[in-house]
Amino acid sequence: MKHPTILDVADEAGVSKSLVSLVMRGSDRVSPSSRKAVLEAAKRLGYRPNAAARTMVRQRSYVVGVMISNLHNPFFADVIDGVDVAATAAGYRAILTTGNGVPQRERHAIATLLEMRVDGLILVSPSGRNEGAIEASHTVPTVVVGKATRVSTVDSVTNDDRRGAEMVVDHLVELGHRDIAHIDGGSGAGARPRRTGYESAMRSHGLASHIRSVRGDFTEEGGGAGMRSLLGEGTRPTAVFIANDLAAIGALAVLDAEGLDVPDDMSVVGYDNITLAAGHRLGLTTVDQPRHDMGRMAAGLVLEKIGQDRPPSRHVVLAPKLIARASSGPPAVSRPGQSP
Amino acid sequence: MKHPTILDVADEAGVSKSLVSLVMRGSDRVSPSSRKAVLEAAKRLGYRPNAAARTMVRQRSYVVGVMISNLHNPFFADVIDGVDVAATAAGYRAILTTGNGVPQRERHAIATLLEMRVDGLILVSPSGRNEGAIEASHTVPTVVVGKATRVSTVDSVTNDDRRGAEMVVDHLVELGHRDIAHIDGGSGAGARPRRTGYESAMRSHGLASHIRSVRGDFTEEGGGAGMRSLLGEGTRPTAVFIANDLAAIGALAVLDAEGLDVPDDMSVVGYDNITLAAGHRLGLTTVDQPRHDMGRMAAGLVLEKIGQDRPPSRHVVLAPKLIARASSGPPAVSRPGQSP
DNA sequence: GGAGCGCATTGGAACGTTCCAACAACGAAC
DNA sequence: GTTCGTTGTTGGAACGTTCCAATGCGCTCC
Repeated sequence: MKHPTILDVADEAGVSKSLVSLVMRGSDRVSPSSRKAVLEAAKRLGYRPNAAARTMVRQRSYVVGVMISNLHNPFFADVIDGVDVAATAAGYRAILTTGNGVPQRERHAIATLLEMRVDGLILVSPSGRNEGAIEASHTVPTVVVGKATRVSTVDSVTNDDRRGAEMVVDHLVELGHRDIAHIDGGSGAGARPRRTGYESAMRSHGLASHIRSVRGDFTEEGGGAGMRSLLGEGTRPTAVFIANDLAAIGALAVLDAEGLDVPDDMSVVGYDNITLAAGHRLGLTTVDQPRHDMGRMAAGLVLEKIGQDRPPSRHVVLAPKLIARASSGPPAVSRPGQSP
Repeated sequence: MKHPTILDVADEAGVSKSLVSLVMRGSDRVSPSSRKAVLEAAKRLGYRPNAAARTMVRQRSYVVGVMISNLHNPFFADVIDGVDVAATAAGYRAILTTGNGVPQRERHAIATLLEMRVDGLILVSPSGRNEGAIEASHTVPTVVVGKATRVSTVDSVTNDDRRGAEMVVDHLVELGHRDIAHIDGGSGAGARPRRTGYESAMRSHGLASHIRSVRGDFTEEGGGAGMRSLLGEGTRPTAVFIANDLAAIGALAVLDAEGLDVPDDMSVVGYDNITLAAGHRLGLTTVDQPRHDMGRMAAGLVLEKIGQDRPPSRHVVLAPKLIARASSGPPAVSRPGQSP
């Protein structure tokens, strides 16, 4: 139950600790016979290098830390996968912590990573204000994914949420909708620009008076609750743009329970293009973000900065892409007094 | 960009490093004035304790490591949440790594945690054989979640997969089905007992000749592929039990694309009761596992073992629960020559 | 007024690595 | 036959903490 150290291996193999260290790091300045002896001794003892000790002396951990706000959103799985692939390719390892969308727990999750002296930090859709990222960025290269930041010490990788939201509204207007509501993402990452995009697109289509946002969040429950409050108040919109797919799925369940048809009674559009949105019995119209690439790019940005002194911050903004599926269609009844 | 150490803080506050250490650990044997001076100095310098150094000298990291086979399955998010809650409550922190269902990457993910000297290891649905767990368990308390193990050095927390599968078959038989197929979970954790349970229940209902298993896995794609191959071969079963909900959702999408109605043309039952299964437009009949509790218990088992010498291994098996929803119903046409 | 006590504070050792300068052994070169 | 270089190997220092035994100091008590 006790871990053997490099010294135990050295004794067992009858060489010095330094030589064991060389072998373990794959040096080629070691004679074949010593190498063999060391490797066999290590195997016999079940030796495993101690990362803490290595981190101390090398002043580098070769680990990138990833804080994911919410593991329940399958959107993040692909981002993480991208990070993992890029980090591994560069000889780094990735470890994750999660704060479950609770700002205070997210801070704790970030602190854990920083105390472990990760060489780079990736924050995936952190909720709340940006202090966590800013503070972290003073000691370690930091990149935020999924949430725009203007901070000069923090990198970011996002899609153009505002533009994506506009595309959704354009799409719905093109289908003939005017009464388009929005269930927002609360304080979630990217929720703000999506709402702003919705509002500005509505205005530019001359639909300012139809702007209607209700509060939601990035979860199924949030989407369901948002839909319920939308249905509770006055006239029912003919279409609704929901801040992300997970919430849209929650909202769809509510519509179904109410016996309303999609898209005939209401068109529904989400955001993220999670695979479940495509697989969902009725395909969900949504906006695609290149998740895997976002993860890869985030890792790339962070790794590039490691060891640099005062690197400039970079902000990558990717283009969103509308994916039209069956959940959006023309409104069932066109209103009287309207051009065809 | 360079991290201040406890010595920097000591200089800044005009005290010794030992005193700074005491303050940082919240000792009460420190005078209020020194405490204040130290805390202020630490804040000024942006001091953050170095976990690697602490781990070295304490010979304990106060971290539990969690390896998740596949982040795409929302099932795991709740397990992790349970782990996180229990670990935090006990003064530990949880960090995660993932192997994305690829055995070799899973081994790497486990190695990363072991090198970091986690005090406990939780493997969530590891795929492949159990060597990873067994090897790890020699140096650190290890528990496997979601996959039964007989190994005497490894704890496990599972639900009774076999029993759950039997309940599914019982349910379908009760509805009047005889031609019940199974799309399995391939080499995924728990796939084997679920298939065994399906087969044994079929036999005990006198339906041995109707046993039909096709290969799938625990992903949407796997479920979809399984369903396609099922539809491709001969007579269509009236019901199908799919190894998990994610795969079931993939299968439902295929059925939908083929224009087949659920449950009229085919009843579909999954496993796991992920929230998306409930929210899915058509509620999915499934088997519930107490995910959050499983995570909590796993953390509990591991934490209890820390510091013990040769603790006995424990295997917790929880009872599954059938959740009947709209995706299962009586077969549309009862066969000729059958009792009503 | 000296002994004894309790309390706040301190320096040194230890944890398991990596890095570096130094060393032994040996053959090549003049 | 001394010098030089190369190759393989080595011990000590350092990394940032915690722990422990020891220290100094002010009080109480007789």
